[in-house]
Amino acid sequence: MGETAAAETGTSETRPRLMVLDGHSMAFRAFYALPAENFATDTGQHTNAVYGFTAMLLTMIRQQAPTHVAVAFDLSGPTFRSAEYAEYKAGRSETPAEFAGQIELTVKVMEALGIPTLTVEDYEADDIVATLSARAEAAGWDAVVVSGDRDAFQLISEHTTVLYPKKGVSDIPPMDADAVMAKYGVSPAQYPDLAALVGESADNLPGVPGVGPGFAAKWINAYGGLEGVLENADSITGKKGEALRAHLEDVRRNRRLNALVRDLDLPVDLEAMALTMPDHDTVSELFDALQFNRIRDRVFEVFSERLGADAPAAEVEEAPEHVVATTAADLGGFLAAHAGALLGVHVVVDGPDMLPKRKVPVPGTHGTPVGVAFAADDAALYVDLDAEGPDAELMAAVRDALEDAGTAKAVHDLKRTVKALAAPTRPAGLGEGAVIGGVEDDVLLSAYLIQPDRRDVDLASLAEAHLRTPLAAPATGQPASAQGELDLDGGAAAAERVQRATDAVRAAWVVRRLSAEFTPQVLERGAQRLLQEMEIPLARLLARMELAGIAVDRDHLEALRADFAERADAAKESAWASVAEETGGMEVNLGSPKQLQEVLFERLNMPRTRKTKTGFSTDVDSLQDLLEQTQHPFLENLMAHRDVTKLRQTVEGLLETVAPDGRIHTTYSQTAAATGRLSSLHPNLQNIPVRTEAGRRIREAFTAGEVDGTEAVLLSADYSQIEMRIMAHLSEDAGLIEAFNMGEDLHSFVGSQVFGVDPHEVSAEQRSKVKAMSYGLAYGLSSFGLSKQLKISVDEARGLMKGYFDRFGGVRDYLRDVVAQARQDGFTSTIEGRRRYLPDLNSDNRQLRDMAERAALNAPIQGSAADIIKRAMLDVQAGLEEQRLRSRLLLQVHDELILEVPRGELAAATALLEERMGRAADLSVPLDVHVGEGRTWHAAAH
DNA sequence: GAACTCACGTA
DNA sequence: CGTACGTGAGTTCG
Repeated sequence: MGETAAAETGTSETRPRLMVLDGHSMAFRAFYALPAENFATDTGQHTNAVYGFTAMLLTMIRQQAPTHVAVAFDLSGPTFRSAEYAEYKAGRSETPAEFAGQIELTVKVMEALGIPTLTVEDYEADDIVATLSARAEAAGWDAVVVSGDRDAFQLISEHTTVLYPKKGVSDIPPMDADAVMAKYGVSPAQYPDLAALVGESADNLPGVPGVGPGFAAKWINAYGGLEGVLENADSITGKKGEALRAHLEDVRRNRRLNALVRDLDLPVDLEAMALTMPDHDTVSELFDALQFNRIRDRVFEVFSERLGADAPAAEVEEAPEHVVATTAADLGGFLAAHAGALLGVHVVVDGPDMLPKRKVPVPGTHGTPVGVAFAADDAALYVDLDAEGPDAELMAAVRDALEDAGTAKAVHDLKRTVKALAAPTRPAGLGEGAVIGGVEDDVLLSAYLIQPDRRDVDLASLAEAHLRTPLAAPATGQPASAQGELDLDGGAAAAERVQRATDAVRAAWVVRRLSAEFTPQVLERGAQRLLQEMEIPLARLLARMELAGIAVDRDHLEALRADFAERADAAKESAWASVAEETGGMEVNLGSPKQLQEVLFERLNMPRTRKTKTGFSTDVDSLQDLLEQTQHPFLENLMAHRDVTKLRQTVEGLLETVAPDGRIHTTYSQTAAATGRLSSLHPNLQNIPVRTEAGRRIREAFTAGEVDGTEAVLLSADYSQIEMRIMAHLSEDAGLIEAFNMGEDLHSFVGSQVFGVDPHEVSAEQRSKVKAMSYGLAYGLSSFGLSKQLKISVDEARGLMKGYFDRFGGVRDYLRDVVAQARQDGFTSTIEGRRRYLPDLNSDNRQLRDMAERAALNAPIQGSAADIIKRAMLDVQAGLEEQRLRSRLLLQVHDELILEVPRGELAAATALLEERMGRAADLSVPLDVHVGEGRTWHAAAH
């Protein structure tokens, strides 16, 4: 067997947990993170530091869940440190004027929140923090120190974590012993030794010239600490040794000064720091004075969450102890011992990294598998895929275990896992890449089927919500230098590996627990078939589609960008020129609704449009109205600018996501849309323009690439009027069913019925009115909404709807019944039994109830269409495999599939699409499929 | 800096 | 006062 990992015994949540903040350093961080000019009261008092500190504190309370909180502040006078060393903290640039008074206000906020603040003469806030964390430890508590001063690292221990801001006050990751070791190469206890050698410019403590953290860490580890380094100063050769000998006294002084005082005589009791519910009036009064509005509610939210009786604190349950497999036999033994059991499997995927400054992944990266954890009921095993010199036999065994359909598995996010295992960056030992077989549950997908409108489906959120346990495993806390290693990088890396294994095992265990929790609910909702025969297989197919991506013509996109940019500039100049007189030549930002309102309604005195939350609307409908009323050329220029700017942004966004292989790899979200639809992101390829000529030019940039080295074409296959056909099927309306069976143009036929004329005599205007109404009905459109859209009177709209319902009474009955049924059941259902729960149908709030009613109308229709195309995708893929075609699915756009097809397979693929898409559902009307081919997406869809 | 609002592209 | 989404720019928070 392999090495047994020392499984850290988890801390029970019943331990009190003190959070203590260095108020001065954190307020200062907040001050620089937020622009002072945007935060001031009417009296001119700046509040950016106060606000930032308060917001940060609330976030930390929520995140760290302390039972007790205190904040320490510095006093302005001398300290024992400045007494010993007059230059201590000298040379600091003067505090900005905007900071004045903000510490005092922060103290007042703390008072209002009932959080004790502490100061001690002659000492600094850090010493108070150190004393309190030491006392907490002595009392058997956990401590969390929040400080912007690195000296706080010396306080880290098994029960004390330090939160040190990386950037601003929003990114404050916890630092434990491993993190300090990884970053500095020394243990937390030795961090002050290192700091003494390196010096701390912020405190005006010069270190040894030329000695940085790297050398300092090396010396400390070589001589067992600073004392050792100083004693052996004579044996250190070279310039750095010389420099060290010349600065021994400085180093000793630094070390004396950076040692935090842990035994201050503080006349306070830890118990007095217990979080209590703040007094509403006190907080309100102070926040009124500070003109803090939005954050006020958050105070009570966060405190209720922490103190609420109905929110029992999460318990840290233990994952079983695990072994780290080092041989194929380790893995084989584990699998044999748990044959037949459902295993939680977690493949640790590293990345993909995000593009700097942007929240999109680096194009063409799909994540790299670095480890695999298997968790059974009472045992677990981890395999490091990232180890140096991987055991070929072990890797083959991992691949076999993952593939083996006989090993029942539960995972979280199968698609991401499949992608990583197949991505080019996979470990070489996996060969062609591993497929993962025997997946009986993906808890991401089962959570979605159980509650499709839930927002957070990541593993940590699911663990928190359903198991009431955190995902993050307790830190292993064992110093990597335990064996006295000198290889710092190796030591830190080893510590990281141990942590990664522990985390992975816990994830696998959580997945298994979640699966046990969800499986009965999936059964109870009748969603098992959807899960196992639709969503899980679809995850595999989507993984392939994402890996494939779609080829784009970069030159074409570049040309479009240049063209659109030029036209945007021209439209901007014209717009400015057309209002130069009224604005005095001001360069209005046409993208700013606020500035537009100023121009339109103040300078040009145009009639006010629809109200929005912040003023008056400048959307295209409003601008169109204004144009009809005023004929002002500014409006035309503005709308032209809007159009072309939108196109330019779309093109620029696409260019940013082209991968090195010349293709765009979107990511589908299988759990984003509450109706069952997919969504597409990074980039969104489901909203590429198509309605305007200029927009269609963008679709010309999506091209057929090569399949296995042979030239291909794109096939586009779409359903015609799928939602109306579903409406016909669900409503069983004889007229509508007839309309589809007639083979006439749908909207002309419906128009002929509504207006009582022959289908061929239906005017274009009548047809478009009927078309708008038909689609609107599936969205819960009102006569008011219809009148707005068609620019007709409400009476006329009402008449249209009456005419429609007179002829298509089944539709009216269906729409009425579907809401009534949903109100009774609490959910709607699609043809495949996909449910959407709508508790708001019984809300007292009229607006919420109306919204839920419209959702209830739409969900069965939109959701059934989603069922049908998902079924079709799986059937098409199965057909491609049966016929051994090399054609491949690339994109899905709700009712359209895009495939890349070698020319020789054109006929076969076309026939396959028509056949499989056409019989993806058995409705009382036919499913009409239209297939087109072309070199580009635009051409194929025509 | 993060969170919100507005506007707008698709089915 | 029409469903379902994702993205980008501007603005606000106070």
